[in-house]
Amino acid sequence: MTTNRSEMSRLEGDTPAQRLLALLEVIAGKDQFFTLQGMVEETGLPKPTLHRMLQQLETSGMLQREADGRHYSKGSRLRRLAESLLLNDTVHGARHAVLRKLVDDVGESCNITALSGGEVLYLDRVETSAPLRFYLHPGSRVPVHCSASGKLFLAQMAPAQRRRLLNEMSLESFTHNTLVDPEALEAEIEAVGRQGYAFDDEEFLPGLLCIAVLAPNPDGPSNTGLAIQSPIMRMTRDKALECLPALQRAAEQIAAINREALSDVAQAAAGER
Amino acid sequence: MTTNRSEMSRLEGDTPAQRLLALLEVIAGKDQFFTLQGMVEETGLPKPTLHRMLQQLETSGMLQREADGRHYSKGSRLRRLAESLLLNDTVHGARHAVLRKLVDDVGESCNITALSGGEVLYLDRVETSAPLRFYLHPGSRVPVHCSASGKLFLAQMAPAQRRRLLNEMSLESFTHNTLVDPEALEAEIEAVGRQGYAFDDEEFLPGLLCIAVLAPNPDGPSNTGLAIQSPIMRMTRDKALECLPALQRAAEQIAAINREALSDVAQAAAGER
DNA sequence: GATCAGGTTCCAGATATCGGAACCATTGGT
DNA sequence: ACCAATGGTTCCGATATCTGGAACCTGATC
Repeated sequence: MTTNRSEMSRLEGDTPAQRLLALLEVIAGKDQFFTLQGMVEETGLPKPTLHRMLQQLETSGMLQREADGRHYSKGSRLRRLAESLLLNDTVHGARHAVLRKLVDDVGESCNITALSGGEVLYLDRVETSAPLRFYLHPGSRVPVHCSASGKLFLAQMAPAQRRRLLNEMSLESFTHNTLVDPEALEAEIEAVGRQGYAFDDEEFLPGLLCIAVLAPNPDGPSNTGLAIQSPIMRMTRDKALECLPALQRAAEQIAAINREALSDVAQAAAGER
Repeated sequence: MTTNRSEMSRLEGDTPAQRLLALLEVIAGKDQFFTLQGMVEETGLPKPTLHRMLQQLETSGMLQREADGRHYSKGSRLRRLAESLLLNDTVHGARHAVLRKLVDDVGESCNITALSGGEVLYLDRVETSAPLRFYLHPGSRVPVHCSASGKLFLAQMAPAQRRRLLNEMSLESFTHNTLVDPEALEAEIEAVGRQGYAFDDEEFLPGLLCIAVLAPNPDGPSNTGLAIQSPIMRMTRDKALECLPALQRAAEQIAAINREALSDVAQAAAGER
């Protein structure tokens, strides 16, 4: 069980900071003490590198070492960080509640998306309780041209911007329904922009039908999409359209949450001294 | 009052990695969207530096930006990190020992909880040996409005925060005791805040009575709840109140551990062996 | 006291950061 | 339409950090 790094562990990023974060994630998953050597095997990083990183984390109080000097565990500062992170996230909490309610109403899995780096990013997701479902977890990404919310994001862009983005990316085909012809896509986007909602009719995953809207933002483009996703076994375009009102209602609620969270007044007094 | 960094913000470290961590801590405390400029003022770091850092966090999926491009918020990866951190920090430590001792003292199942995404997350749990008991495992979640520790978390929030959370969250009714009326809940929360402890009197599960306190945190709000849960067969409010001193003592010990008071840790660990 | 499995230190190159200054892009005011 | 002003973004040379192979400790074990 030596260091077969080549394929066993691509767990790192490409800048020191990102590598550090990746390391933190590995550490976060550890329930018990861990050692330098263990980390070397798990991450594939060279020993001195890892040693330095752990040392930094230790002197920051993020980690602590046992008396024997070779076992690390999470430090109090790290815990505090995690607690603070979760404690101050009412925006997410409120959005999540809306999402849950929507799932309850329509009986299918739903998710909140954003445009990030030219791709659609899943921010949050609530699964339906129905047994048959697709598994797509928060944090994963999907191309814009073959997702319902992606097309909405595209539709609200300035034409030049959109063209620039689409030029960069090849319109990869995932299913026989994927729109790979630029003109067909442009026409679809135009229609989507007019309607205010968009479908993804098995354009990304076979058997998956989605309908999406944006959380309306009167002051400009929106970066919050809301989508229903379900297997075609249970869903058709027509049935999806019946869910549209509920979807739009939820989108409006999320927009309200976003609007409120924009008030810039710092209430950061918590961490004063 | 521009960047008077010299004394206003010593919030940074002396190596890039440590500065990044410090930045994360500032971000963790933000409950709403924040901007580059805001961070500049708060941390005293130069704008380009901060810009680069935020950019890295964004491309890592730790943060994300709104459509206007100037408002950041916490990303799903960051949330996952925080949850993973807390969820996997239970078994080995002295906290577990404290929990076990408490269960021993009061004879009922106890658990440690945290707020996450507007819900109460069970971090750790020790079961009583009594044959009749409820089954609730670590990692599961419960709504805030009908759990003892949830009400405590709500009580320590800033009013705006609480409102944001409760507004969108339908106060689902689980039993005839669940507080579904916003005003009744608000009154209860006010009382809970005053008392420093909270009941859940069959508000979530029929037949289940809980009493909870928070692990006190002098520097701000706490994200660690400690609760006793027992079937009403064996428990009443009055009997629960008799356990309150033991509960508070345990909470104080856990706070001490969180604070990294090694002497107490040693003590707690001693009772463990 | 030889061996070994870690942990630690060295150090020269490769790389990322740093931050002042200049550059854009949107406001908002007149 | 024009001109600030505010805030985000990009440049880039100087600098500090990171990198990781190799050598060096250290305490266990036989």
